[in-house]
Amino acid sequence: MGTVAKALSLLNYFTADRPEIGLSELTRLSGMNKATVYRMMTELQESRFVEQTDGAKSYRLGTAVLRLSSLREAAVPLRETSKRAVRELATKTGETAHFSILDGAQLATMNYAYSSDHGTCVMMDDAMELPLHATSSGLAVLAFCDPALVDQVLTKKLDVRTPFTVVDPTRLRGMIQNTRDTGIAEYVSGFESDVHSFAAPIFNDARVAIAAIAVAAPVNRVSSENAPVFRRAVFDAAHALTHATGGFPPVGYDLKLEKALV
Amino acid sequence: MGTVAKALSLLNYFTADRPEIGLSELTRLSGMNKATVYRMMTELQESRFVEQTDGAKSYRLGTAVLRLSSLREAAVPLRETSKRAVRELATKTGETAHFSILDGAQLATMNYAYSSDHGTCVMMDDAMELPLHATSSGLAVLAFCDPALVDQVLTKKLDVRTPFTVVDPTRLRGMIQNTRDTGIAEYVSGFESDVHSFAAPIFNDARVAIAAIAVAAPVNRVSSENAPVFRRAVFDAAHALTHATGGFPPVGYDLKLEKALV
DNA sequence: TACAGTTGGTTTATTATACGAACCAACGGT
DNA sequence: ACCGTTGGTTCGTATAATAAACCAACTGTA
Repeated sequence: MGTVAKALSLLNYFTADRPEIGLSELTRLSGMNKATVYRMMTELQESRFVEQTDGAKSYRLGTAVLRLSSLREAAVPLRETSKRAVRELATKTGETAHFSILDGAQLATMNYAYSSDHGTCVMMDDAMELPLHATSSGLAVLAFCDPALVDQVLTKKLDVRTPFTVVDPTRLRGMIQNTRDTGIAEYVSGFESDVHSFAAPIFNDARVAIAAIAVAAPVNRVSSENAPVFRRAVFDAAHALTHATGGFPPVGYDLKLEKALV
Repeated sequence: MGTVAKALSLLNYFTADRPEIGLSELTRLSGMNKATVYRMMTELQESRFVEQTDGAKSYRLGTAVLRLSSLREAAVPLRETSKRAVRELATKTGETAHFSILDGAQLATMNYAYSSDHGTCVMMDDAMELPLHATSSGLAVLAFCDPALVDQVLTKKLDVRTPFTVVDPTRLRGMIQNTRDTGIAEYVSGFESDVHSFAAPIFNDARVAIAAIAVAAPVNRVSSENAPVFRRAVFDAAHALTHATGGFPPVGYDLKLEKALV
């Protein structure tokens, strides 16, 4: 790993829970030399990727990322388009909906929407990172992405989030194959307890999955009666998003789904 | 400039007009060695700051910037809050409104809104970069930011955008002082010909200007009659935004404005 | 067919630059 | 007065970035 990649990896320690990080803390987190971290953060600061909150000397993400993401959004619109789709999906299903994009070997939540139909609903965090092996969105992407990513994910040690998180590669491969067959992923309590989620993949112009849209409901609100409604709604949303962003599903995908969802 | 900053500076060559760049082109633009550019882009690709569009080998901004900007937005909300304010301002004034944030020695447009009240309106580009010396937004920020930034901007050679762009440091200092006195910036045809714009600064918690919200109208639609309406609308929007984002205006700022805008 | 000018990508010795241990000074608690 | 923090600095050393030159493939054109 070169200097640039190492410096950029420092940015990964910023999360929604830890939006500001001090020098010593960052040194500890990264395991690098303090002087090295300091030098890198200084450079990142010059480039405005981070900024120092005056008073406290801790770092937080800077303004450069805003400009770059605007540009990315101008080149590859996704955030805006998906936002509408997510809101519609939440309204239609009466449950929490969210959209996440593949970023390395994880999914980055881009946006989500709640419904006020019920007194309770599944809660989300801003910019949440979703593991591929523990979420329906993850299964949806794994089922239709580059096979190399599947191997990469399954050969690593997988985090256990709940007693129901599947970490056995063989079982996961089965679930991925099942998702590939049905076109829609489901996961019960894999990431958060008592949550049943449905997800479908969004494809790029090379017919590869790059993102997923999902609905998450409390387990006790999902029945054999309304599950088909959730599946249908998720599929329709994903289908519309794929087309709205200039992508194409794999050959036969839509047809198979249309038949299965009748 | 260290390696990291040099590598990150490559990202600045991506613009709304040039969303994808090939290796040779980027080498030419940056003036660096081709092998160096290649290695840096490879590292940026590893970190997912850029990605290669398959088929063509050209680079475009990657998914990492999306995740980081979501995090920044979670830590320092600005984009979402300002979007609403801009839309309201456009509706209220019947003219194009936009919000831009200070990024280095330039303003990065974060969002804008058109009004359909008239057959024509001032057009904006996504992620447009606005020079501080040629726009009302720039004057608004310069009038209430760190004085060091003013010096930095005024000592550089300033770009001429139109025959009306002011590049004389002395005259600019006068305009900045004038903005400081009135609290609201105005500029006629400094950036685009035949455009009259009004802008007011948004302050952070240290009472320093970090952004601006503005209205831009065709010169012939601005009269001594409606100009006060524009000023009032821009001030109200900026005031609301400053407070919505947890900032504070300089002591006496609001009072002075309230009096001037009666 | 040959040529000139592209493109993205690779190799090489050289040397500039990033590195890390150890060191400050300042602050906070006990 | 002490210990454990914090952010930041120093300096000799060795690693990692550098640039020129070189590929191979492709494009237009003559």
